Amino acid sequence: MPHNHRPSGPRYGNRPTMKDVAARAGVGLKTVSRVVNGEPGVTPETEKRVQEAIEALGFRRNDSARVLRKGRTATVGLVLEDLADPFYGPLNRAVEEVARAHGALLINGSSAQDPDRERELALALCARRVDGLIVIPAGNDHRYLEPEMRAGVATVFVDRPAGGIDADVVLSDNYGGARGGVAHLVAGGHRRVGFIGDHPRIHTATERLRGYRAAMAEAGLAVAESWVSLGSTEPGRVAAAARSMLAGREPVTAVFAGNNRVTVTVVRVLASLQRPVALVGFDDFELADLLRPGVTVVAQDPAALGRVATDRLFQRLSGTNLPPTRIELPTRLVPRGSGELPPAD
Amino acid sequence: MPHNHRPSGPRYGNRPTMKDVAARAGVGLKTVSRVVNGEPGVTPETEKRVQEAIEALGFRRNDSARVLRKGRTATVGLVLEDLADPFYGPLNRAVEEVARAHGALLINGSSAQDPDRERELALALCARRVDGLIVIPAGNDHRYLEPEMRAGVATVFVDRPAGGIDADVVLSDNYGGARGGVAHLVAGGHRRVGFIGDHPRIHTATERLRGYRAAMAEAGLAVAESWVSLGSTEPGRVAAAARSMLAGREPVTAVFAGNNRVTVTVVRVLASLQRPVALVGFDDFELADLLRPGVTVVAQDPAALGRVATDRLFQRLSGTNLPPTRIELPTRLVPRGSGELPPAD
DNA sequence: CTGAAAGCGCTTACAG
DNA sequence: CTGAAAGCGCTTACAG
Repeated sequence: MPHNHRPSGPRYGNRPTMKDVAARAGVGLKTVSRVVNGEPGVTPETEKRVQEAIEALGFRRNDSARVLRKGRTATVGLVLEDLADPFYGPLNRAVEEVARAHGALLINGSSAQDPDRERELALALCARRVDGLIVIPAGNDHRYLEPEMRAGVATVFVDRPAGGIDADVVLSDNYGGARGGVAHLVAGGHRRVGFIGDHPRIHTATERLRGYRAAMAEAGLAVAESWVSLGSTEPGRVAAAARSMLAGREPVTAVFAGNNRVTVTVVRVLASLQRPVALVGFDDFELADLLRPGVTVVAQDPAALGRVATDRLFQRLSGTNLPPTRIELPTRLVPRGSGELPPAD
Repeated sequence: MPHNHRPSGPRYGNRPTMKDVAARAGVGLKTVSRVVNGEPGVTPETEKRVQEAIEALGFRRNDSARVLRKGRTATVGLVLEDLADPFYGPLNRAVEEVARAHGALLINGSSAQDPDRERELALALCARRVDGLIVIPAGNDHRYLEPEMRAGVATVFVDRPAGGIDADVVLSDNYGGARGGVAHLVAGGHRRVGFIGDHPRIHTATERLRGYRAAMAEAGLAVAESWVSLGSTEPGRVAAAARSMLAGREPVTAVFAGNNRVTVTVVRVLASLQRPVALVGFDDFELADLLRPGVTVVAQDPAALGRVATDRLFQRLSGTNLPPTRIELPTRLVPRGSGELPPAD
């Protein structure tokens, strides 16, 4: 004997379902489904009756149920560092636009640079069965995503490669960009150039440092270790590092800033100085051209990173079975004044 | 006779389900459910068997199915103007953090200031059955959301009130902020103050204009209509408007900029000028203090807007049945130099 | 402590 | 052109 059940769950507020629409229109469930989905094979007359019932009841298809049956959620997940960071705004928007072109919505969230939070968020997105996942890594070990990827979650990493697994990655030419930026300072006559960058566990930080060292070496310039400082991008830390390499017996005459947060802090420090110090920063930022002097930067294209990564994601979703690829986008040196200041020697 | 069906759908790649885990562990479906959800009433021994099966199969609960049965998706939808606009970054992040504290994920998207796209996106989110919706209006008519709200979608508007319906709204004191900013310029000796704002169909634009007019009137100053310009925030339009009111027989000696995009363009125009012109902008922005002169602004707190709105949303979701409320957050005048320049007369 | 049955709201695969 | 049945992968409401 079946139990004498009665519907009890919240039923999403108290929404009408296709069943309700069918009852009101006096048709079968499948006919409602046809009308709702614009499938052919319904008399104009029947369709009208169904449409009226839909209007009268305020029916809206529950995509959450649809998804369960169809097996694809038409949703893309994006894990980035911080939704509030202006660097990720254009990337975020680019991912949205490509997803939208494919009829997909975007669920995103911040890792806050915390590997555990990255993992937690990425796995929550997998539990929601996003079709694809775009991850800007906070951690260095992404083996936790292996089962998900094997189960069919298309995954593309952006800005930094995945750790411990082989996966698509889209990033900027960090090494080449930094090398070019430092070479630009050297070409301007600087022989003592400082480098202030992000924490060494972050891939982009070490790549840019590598570019710095390469440019110095190629110019036959020695690097005093007091000119190099990696660590948190917290303003206090960066300001102290800048002041330290600008003081002493062999002060730097130019600074290469490893990312936009560092650059901004260095600009503040330099503004408080007597002598002019040259500056080139990695990453462009709004108003860089309005400062005096304008800030010379090695610009990435964050929107392109997002666009290329999401294109790749949908390629994977459509069944392309290429080996994991590393796509590197070029950077661009934008001279605006600060990088063209001569050494104050 | 039942049809001889065979599972055929994509089954989310080829993921194991609770049924698979149950079979492997030799237990019932419900026992797996208990273990997965940490419910009591399972022998340590049984639990271990289930855990092993979970590991072996790489099982991850399908929250998408769970949601269908539970009736709540633990998802919040956010419709804003542009994910790439730095103004919305902190708001976006604040919404995320509050949602996260309630165990909910965030689906967001850009309206691109297009009312149709706002509607399309908001309704797509409703179809996904987000528990709540936060909308920064692009359009002026939100009656399309009435059935959804009646059906139980908690909805809070931010930055601008909803059109045509009665709903919660959280916004800044646009009128008071603008009035205070203009009064500040007047107190500095200015008698001819210009106003450049966003399109008049945008609520914040007209409110700020109202504040401007009030401050001028209170100072007994007449407003020449050539000093007022509302329209797109596209740089070309704004620059032309600025140049126009700075030329002529009765040029303004100060400009009040209606939002951050306008402010930035005005700064560029003023930088190309011979004489100093005072400027106060609505909205704070990064590096405003680093420009010369620093840019005086009427600052909103975008993160607070997001936080207060999302708190309200979850209050609604927990059953509070208060009438729709308008919550107005104060603004703050931040003097940095540009607003303290005396008239060049 | 454990599990079989029914159901969440749709779509799929059929049959008429 | 139309619709009844089964099923997507879970949870609910029971019974043992």
